[in-house]
Amino acid sequence: MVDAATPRRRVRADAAATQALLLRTAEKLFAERGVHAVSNRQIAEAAGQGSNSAVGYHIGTKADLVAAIIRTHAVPMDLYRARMLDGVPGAPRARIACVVLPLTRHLAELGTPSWYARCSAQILIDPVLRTVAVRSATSTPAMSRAMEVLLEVVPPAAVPRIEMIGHLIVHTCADHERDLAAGHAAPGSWPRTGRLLIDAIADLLTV
Amino acid sequence: MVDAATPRRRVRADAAATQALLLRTAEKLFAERGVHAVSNRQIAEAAGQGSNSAVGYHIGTKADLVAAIIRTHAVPMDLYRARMLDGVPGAPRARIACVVLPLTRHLAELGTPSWYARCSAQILIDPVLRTVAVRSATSTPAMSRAMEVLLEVVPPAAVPRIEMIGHLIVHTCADHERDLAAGHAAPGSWPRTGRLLIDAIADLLTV
DNA sequence: TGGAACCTAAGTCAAGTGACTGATCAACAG
DNA sequence: CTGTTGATCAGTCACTTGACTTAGGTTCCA
Repeated sequence: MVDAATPRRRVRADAAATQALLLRTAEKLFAERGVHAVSNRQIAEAAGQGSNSAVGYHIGTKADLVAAIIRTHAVPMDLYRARMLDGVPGAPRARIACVVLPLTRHLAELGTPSWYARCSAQILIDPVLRTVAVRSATSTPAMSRAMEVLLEVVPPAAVPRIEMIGHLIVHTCADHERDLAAGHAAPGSWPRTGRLLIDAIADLLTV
Repeated sequence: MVDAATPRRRVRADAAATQALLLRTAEKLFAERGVHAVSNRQIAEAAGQGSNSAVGYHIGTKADLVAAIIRTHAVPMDLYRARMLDGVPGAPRARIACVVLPLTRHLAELGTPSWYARCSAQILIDPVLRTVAVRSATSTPAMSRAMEVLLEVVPPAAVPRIEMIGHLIVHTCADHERDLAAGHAAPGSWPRTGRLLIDAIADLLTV
């Protein structure tokens, strides 16, 4: 039996690197062609893997792949979100910012072109993958805390609009990412998109 | 040569009915499983067609199929939209209504369950199909006139938010359609969704 | 140094897919 | 009545896909 406390470092590192490469490649292809329009073979091939079953070996099914992509990005966003939530002031805009800025900031850090916004927009639309994604992303501790904190300052009349802000954020970011990739938007404009979203959501939730 | 003015009525009628059946079946399967997750064979089979190439014969490729679905629904919506635009008052809400209500009313007329809202949401997200759909729907005469008329009453500061309202409408309707299909929303609640959207967009566009 | 554990390559296989083909059948014009 | 046209059926074919198997090569502990 292998001692779990002393893992093979080098091998494990190579495997982790290959897995990360496959995830990045998949994300790119998903954003460009659509999640279901890309096969695991195409991902492996685009990632320069000789084997046609590299995705199956390192990750698993397409649902596992999607969950892994979502989780990868959720980790740094949640860290930032948790930091923002500590001692967040009572102003609605500050609480809305805890929902919006972790995403726009993360997308800015990914550089141009990025694919995560378009990729996640597609995943959240898919009838079967949306459940996988929601489980991996929306239900993180920081995200549910952020929604809880936000709800405290939303007037009852605006509660039916809560469902709208998710769509607003995800698809506005996907649009902006597409514009950036096509050269139709200026580099470094993610903060502006973040402010645009915060302003819009603030006007939407304060009836 | 066949006289084009005296077509075979019965045969043509049967073909049109089959085509409509295929379109309805495709719409349902697309909404339930995702556009790319459904093959033309599955559509033909679900529509009770003996041939595996019924879709290819009656409609064409998947892009043609999507365009046909969009066009089918765009016709009645555009008729209603054009009627609403005639003598529309200057109030922003009335002009917003010309964008929102033709869709919610059309969805109400489709009955429960309907699939068009979820289907079009998926189509508009797909990187390749979105261009097909936008050409078939957004660029209808009544729709471009409605957007033109709406822009007249949108303050310059709110112009960057124009892009948001499309996402808001499409995905809110898709959500509501899903809720209706799952029994989580009351039948006959489309008008309420329409009002909810008009109110939200009005608050969004009047800064 | 030897051997176990693991990553990668390469090939195989059944199932499913789009495109194509010819056969069958009903409707209609001449 | 008869030949043509068009809708439907049924089958074929090359290709892709996910899953599986086998072999080769590298790392690292004992």
